[in-house]
Amino acid sequence: MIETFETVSKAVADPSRVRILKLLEPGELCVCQITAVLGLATATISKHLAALKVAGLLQQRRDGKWVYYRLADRAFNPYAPRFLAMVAASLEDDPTIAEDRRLLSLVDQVPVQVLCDQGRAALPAGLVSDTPGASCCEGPR
Amino acid sequence: MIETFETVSKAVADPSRVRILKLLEPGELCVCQITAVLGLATATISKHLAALKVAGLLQQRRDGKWVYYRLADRAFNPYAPRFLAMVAASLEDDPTIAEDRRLLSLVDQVPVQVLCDQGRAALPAGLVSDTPGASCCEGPR
DNA sequence: GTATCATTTTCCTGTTTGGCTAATTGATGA
DNA sequence: TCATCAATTAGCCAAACAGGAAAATGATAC
Repeated sequence: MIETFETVSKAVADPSRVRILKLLEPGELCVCQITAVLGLATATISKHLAALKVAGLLQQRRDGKWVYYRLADRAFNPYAPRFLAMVAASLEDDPTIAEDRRLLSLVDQVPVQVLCDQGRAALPAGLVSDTPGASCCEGPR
Repeated sequence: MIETFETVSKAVADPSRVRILKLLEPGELCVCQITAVLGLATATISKHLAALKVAGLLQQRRDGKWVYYRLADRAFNPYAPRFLAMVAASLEDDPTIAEDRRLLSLVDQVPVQVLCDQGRAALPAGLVSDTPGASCCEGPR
């Protein structure tokens, strides 16, 4: 149905959400890891994750205090796999995505414990620019 | 780049624009034909067409007083073909799309001349519901 | 139980967007 | 040259949306 298609396409039609999808390609991440990379408020990330989940693009798993998200493998939205494949095939050479991946490699070195406590401050100084949102959010949207 | 991706995905993330894309799959149509099928104001359609064109999804051709639009075959936006393919592979069984196609078959019987003059009134009575926008636009957006 | 803490939800703000009508554009044809 | 007419642009409004701060959840650990 066209509403179902609309839900997924709207979910994908936002740069922050696309960045999240690209970030999750290698495997699952908890909310505070995603937050550290994207540099947005936790509440904002949480809302984006909810939108992606409703669209059938993500699945959720709780482990103790942390909630892990991953790309959906089982699709209740028939269009979700197509969109996931398209995103996976896109933006491989995008600078914002590259920077997100670089940050992720730093984030991966820090125990979740510490990361949730300190956020970006837990990352080695000098390797993280202060401006949140990396290079994606300049100028008018 | 992620902005380019965003432009296309936003263009696709609207039901009226998806309906236009599906409508153009068989071949080009002029603005007043599209308007007659969708049942929206001409200005609205024109704006949608502009958005799709900017996204690299459509191309334009002028013939006398009429402007014909068709799916883009030459892509200045690298993501456009992927999205077009995805849309083409989707919604084949959607009732709104089916109704649009039925209306299109009626529209195709009427000379563009007459159609631009009279709009939906040029179509055989009884085969067109009064409610514009078919079944796509119910409820809150 | 109770405090802690990651995540979610609620509420607010400024911006974007889809729709309309009215005005403008630009090509046609008398 | 001027009237006509399809299409576009401008201007407006209400709804939707991305973002943040603050309150609410809900699981853990003491």
